[in-house]
Amino acid sequence: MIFRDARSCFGPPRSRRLSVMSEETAVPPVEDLGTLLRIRREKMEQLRVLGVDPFGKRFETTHAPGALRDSFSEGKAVRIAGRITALRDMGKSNFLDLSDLNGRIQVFVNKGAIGDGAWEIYKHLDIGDWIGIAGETFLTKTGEPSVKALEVTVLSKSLRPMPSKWHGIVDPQIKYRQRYLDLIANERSREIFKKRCLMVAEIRRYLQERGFFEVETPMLQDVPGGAAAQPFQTHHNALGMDMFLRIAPELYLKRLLVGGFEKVFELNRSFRNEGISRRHNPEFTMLEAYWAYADFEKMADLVEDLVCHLAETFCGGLRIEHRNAEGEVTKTINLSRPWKRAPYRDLVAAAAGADWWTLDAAAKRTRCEQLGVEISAEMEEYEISQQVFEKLVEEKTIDPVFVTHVSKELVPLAKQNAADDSIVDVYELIINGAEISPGYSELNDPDVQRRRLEEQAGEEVQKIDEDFLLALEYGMPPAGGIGIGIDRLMMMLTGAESIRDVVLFPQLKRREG
RNA sequence: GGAAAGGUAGCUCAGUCGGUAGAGCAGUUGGCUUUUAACCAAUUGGUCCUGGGUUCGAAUCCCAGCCUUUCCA
Repeated sequence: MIFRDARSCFGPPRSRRLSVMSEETAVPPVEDLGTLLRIRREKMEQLRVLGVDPFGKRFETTHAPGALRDSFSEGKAVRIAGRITALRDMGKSNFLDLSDLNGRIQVFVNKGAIGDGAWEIYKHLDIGDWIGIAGETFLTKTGEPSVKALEVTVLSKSLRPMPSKWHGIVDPQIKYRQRYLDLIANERSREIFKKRCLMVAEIRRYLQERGFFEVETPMLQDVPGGAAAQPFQTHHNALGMDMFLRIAPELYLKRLLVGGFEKVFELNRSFRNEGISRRHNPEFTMLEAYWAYADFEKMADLVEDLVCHLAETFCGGLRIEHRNAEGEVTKTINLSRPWKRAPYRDLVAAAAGADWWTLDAAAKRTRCEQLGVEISAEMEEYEISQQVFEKLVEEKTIDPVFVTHVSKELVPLAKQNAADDSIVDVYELIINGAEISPGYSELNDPDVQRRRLEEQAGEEVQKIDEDFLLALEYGMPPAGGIGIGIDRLMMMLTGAESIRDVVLFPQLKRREG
């Protein structure tokens, strides 16, 4: 009975689906297509005439193309599958490159070896088609590891031409709107996204190994909390209520601390309805982890260890080199431990003058003018300092720095410092000029938490998550918490200049027409 | 939201002073049974982002719009 409504998973009701399918299967009139497309469709039809299904079926393999080339030995019977990425036609002998995500291997196709019937089918293949090869490994006279084809199986006909074989795809519109073409054409993109998959899996494994439970909390929320950001609004029809996509999972993860989950994490999407830039995508991936009885310094140790572990495992060490299109090193990030830890106020004072924190608001404004830091008239005093921090400290920080003890106004969910209640026990980890990870000693006093949220919310009282405050009244253990911006971490570790280069399908404007 | 740069063949890009729309690769045809950016010969392919305007004539100059990138907010 669980699957009673499963039909909804597969799309609209049946009658409508049929009409949709008939539209999908309708072949566009050939004369409306360009020559390149028409010729490929004709080859597809000719394959059918020869009794071959151009879209294939299950094919058992013994090896993968890239792996076979990496650990090659002669005289082995193999079955491999992949996409044709290059074709060198010598008449009755052809050489083609068969590729997978990890590499390529050369296939030698000879008319005499596969027979006239198979050769006739083979002649209808193009770069971009998926094929299976049964054959035997050998070295050519130039020493190239190769597979001599004995059987060729058509797995899928490609009806459109592939991108340039050595320039790849550079048009950002194609790169981002048709990521599959970017992945086909650009090895660098393949490597970045493979690395991202492996690193995300390793982050999960790392935390699970240390006793953290991965949980899933609501992305559809009644009150969007846990951060200061504009949410996406939506509506639940059956409940007749407006809802929001979460801007952070924090308040739900803390409910789990109340419920007795002492080590939890969530690694998934949050959504912020704000500007799109080199560093911002409206949906982004964040890790949040909470550890009962820990504090922000213990969390800093954890993050430092985790990031170094990822760098050593996947980036060849703790020196991360960023390169430009020409392959020249433009920046080197040194992750050597221990990472610097310094109070926010010391760093601001070092950048803006030792007397910064003794200045009044007017004097701070004057100093900003002298330092070339732009500020607006309506900024509060703590916001002026924050602006100085962002422009003169954050943007100039390449190697990791844990910035500790920021002003309490900036972080309403963190515990105030025991000795100075104007600051909070937190860190902001800065690497590569960007905030990678915040960490707190979590505020667990329900009354203080209410005041701090009310101060932040101002008149917008409806923004306060009463159910979260109720949960705190039942008792939340003291805990350390972290967030890690996974996309920005990936940029730092892979050398990507834009978040769009580490997000498979970044948000772009809808193309009209 | 503001500023700058860009949009030309399937891909990567030229296009001079406003005067017939170009190259490489891909494709097609022919040749070639060990090539690997294969090679040789021939050849097809264009909404020059869109819409106005100036002009005898616009890819090119002007205006508006769309999309992208970068910087700023």
